[in-house]
Parts: sequence; C-alpha cells; structure tokens
Amino acid sequence: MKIFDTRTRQGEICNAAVELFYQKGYHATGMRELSTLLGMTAANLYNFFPSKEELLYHVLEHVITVFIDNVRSVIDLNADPVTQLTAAITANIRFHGENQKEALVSDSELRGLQGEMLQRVLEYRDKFEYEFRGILERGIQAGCFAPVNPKLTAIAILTMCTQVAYWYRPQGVWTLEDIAENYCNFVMIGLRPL
Amino acid sequence: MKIFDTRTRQGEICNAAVELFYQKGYHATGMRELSTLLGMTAANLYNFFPSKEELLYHVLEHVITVFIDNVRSVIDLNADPVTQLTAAITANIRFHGENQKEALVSDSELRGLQGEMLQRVLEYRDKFEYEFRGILERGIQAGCFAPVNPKLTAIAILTMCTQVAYWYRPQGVWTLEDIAENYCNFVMIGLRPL
DNA sequence: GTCTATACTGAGATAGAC
DNA sequence: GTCTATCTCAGTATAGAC
Repeated sequence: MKIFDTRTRQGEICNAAVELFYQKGYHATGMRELSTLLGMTAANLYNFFPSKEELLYHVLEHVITVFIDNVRSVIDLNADPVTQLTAAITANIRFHGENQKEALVSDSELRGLQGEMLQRVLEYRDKFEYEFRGILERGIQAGCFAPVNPKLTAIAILTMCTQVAYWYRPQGVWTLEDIAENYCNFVMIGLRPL
Repeated sequence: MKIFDTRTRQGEICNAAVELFYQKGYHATGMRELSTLLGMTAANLYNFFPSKEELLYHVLEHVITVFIDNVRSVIDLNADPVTQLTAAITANIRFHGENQKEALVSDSELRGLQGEMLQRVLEYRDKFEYEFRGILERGIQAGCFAPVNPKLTAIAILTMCTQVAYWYRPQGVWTLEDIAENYCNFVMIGLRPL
C-alpha cells in the first residue's frame, strides 16, 4: 500500500519526489529532473507546490503522520507494557521495511527544512518519542522492566528500528517478521528485571 | 584531538568542509562558501582537491580509517568476548560523541560519492562490520552470549552506537561514559545466555 | 493543468598571471 | 599557493498563453 495517493497528481509528484530524494538526496535532486520523471514540465510543478522546500515539507509531514498513526493503531491501551512494547517495535520495523524509501527520506532529509516547517515536523517526532517512552516508564513502574533510563533506552530502541530502513533488503535472507522478532527478543531480554 | 591535522592547509580545508557539511549537508554546501570560510578563493581549493567529490572522499576515507584504528586499538585480542565487546562499544560511542560532526558527516554523506570512491569507503565499512561480528560469533561459540543471529545483532548494536553522533549533546545530562555504560549493560543483558 | 519561454542566480570548474 | 577573470551549465522560479 503506497503512502501517497497515486490517483491524484499531487500524490504522483510526491511518490516521484521520494524516489529521487531516496536515490540522490533532496539537494541533489532538481525540479527539472523531477518533472522529467513525471513527464511534465518543471514550471508545472509550481502549480502544485509553491517551492521545492514546500514539496519536501509536504512529503515529510505526510510520511511522519502516517507512521505515527500506524504505530498508534496497533497499541492496545489496556494491554500490559510488554505486549505494548512488542507491538510498537513490530509495527515500527514493519513500517520502516515496507515504506523503506519514504522512511529513509523522512529520516535523512529533515535538514532540508528550515524555520517553521522544520519546527512542525520536529513536534510530531518529539510527541511520538514521548508516547513511546511512556510505555517504558509504565513498564518500569509496574516492575515488568528493569529500572533503566527511559529516555536513553527509548532512543536506543527507536534508533534500532528506524535504521532498518537503511539496510533492510526485501530479497534478503530475513523477512521483516524475522527482524522484528529478533529485535523484540533482544530488547525484552535486555529489559528483563533482575 | 582534531581528526584532521590543523597545521596543514589540506587539514584546515577538511575541517572547514566537515563544519559546513555538518551544518547544511554536502550538496547544499558550495565551494565558494567553503573558500570564504577559509579566507581564500574558490579557485584555490582546486589546488588541493581536483573536485568537490574528491574532497568529500578524502574526508570520509580519513574519518573512517581513524575510527576503525581507534576501535581496533582498544580491543585486547587475548581478552574474553564480553570484555572485547564492552571495549568495542565504549570506544565506538566515545568516537561518535567526541567527533560528532565528523562521524555524522561520514555516516550521512556517503551517498555523495559514486563509483570507485564509493566502493572504497564501503569496503572499509564492511571490513569493520565483519570484525565486530567476529566478537559476537566467538562469544556465542564460547557460550558467553545467547545464540542470537550474529549479523542482525551486530547491525543492531553498531547502529545504536553510530546514532549517538546524531543526538548526543556535550552539555546535556549524560556524559559519554554514562551512555556507554548504559548501552553496554543493555547489550550484555540482552545477550546473556539463558 | 499544462505548456513555452525565459529571467536570474549560483553552481562547479579552468586558464593563466603573479 | 594564491589570485582575477571567466566559462558553462543547471538550479529555482515566474509570466503569460492555451
């Protein structure tokens, strides 16, 4: 399932942009090049997005909100912390493996944004990190997890998941399920209370 | 201790390049801009490096070799796997925290390279990953570690360390020693044989 | 929504004097 | 090693017709 709606011209532009940003990076990608890939003129792109940076913003904003909704939707608020953490890690890895290019771009091209557009994306990210950390904190409180530092550990775990977008190969030896299972085991054992 | 020799003009150029690549990215940095920062003309840069890409290559190659030597030097070949892994993780995190900009650039600007220059840097990286994985494999063999998948786990651990360059703040709450200790604990418990 | 045409700027890079 | 001057090309973006 594609993240951007391929039935609209805007969605097509975003998908093509992701493809090029993924291959060469945001700054190395030209509007001319993007328009060629889409079979249209560069000028026409400006009928959809007022600037290249706004295009990037639209892409990043959309990817991160879909990602967050995605992870939130698998977390049962009534479940115990171990179940919640397992679900969060699994969904996180799956997203970064199934939407590899989108995820990688949204992770690596943040620096292409400035000012308010940057702030808005950062808010999403911080909010998500906060929610994720909450699972760890409640687990520690409840005695399901060892009393680790929640913030550091949250970063460590999220980092591991995010990076899957960089090295995962769909044709490779491991499926996303393998990776998720492996990482969940690693984390759960690492968090086991003594 | 700076990675590039500040007594040579080449070293100065590399340090300035790292600074700008860190702030804005490789593609967003202009040769004019770089030369201004150095107090020279853009034309003069070409007396040191034949192209912008060669400059990037020189930076990345130097950073990765210093990094690898750095980690290798702390690993006692006669020590047990747990000691070796602890030393490797600690040195890794220290390098990425103490040479934050250099490490971040060398991690994120690889895509700026093409062809043979890219291949050469990738070889360094693969070789290092191979050596690191060896520690895990010997530890599993010896029964010090649980029988995890060595390749996946090596990636997970290295990723956690590398990413320190992205979020660590020298003025922050945690020292690099705190982070290293925390991560080592997390990993060692996660690898504890049942 | 899409085009042609083009303005304007800055990029990387080179030649050749000093 | 450093400069001035300059080439060439590609970048983002706009105006205005259809």
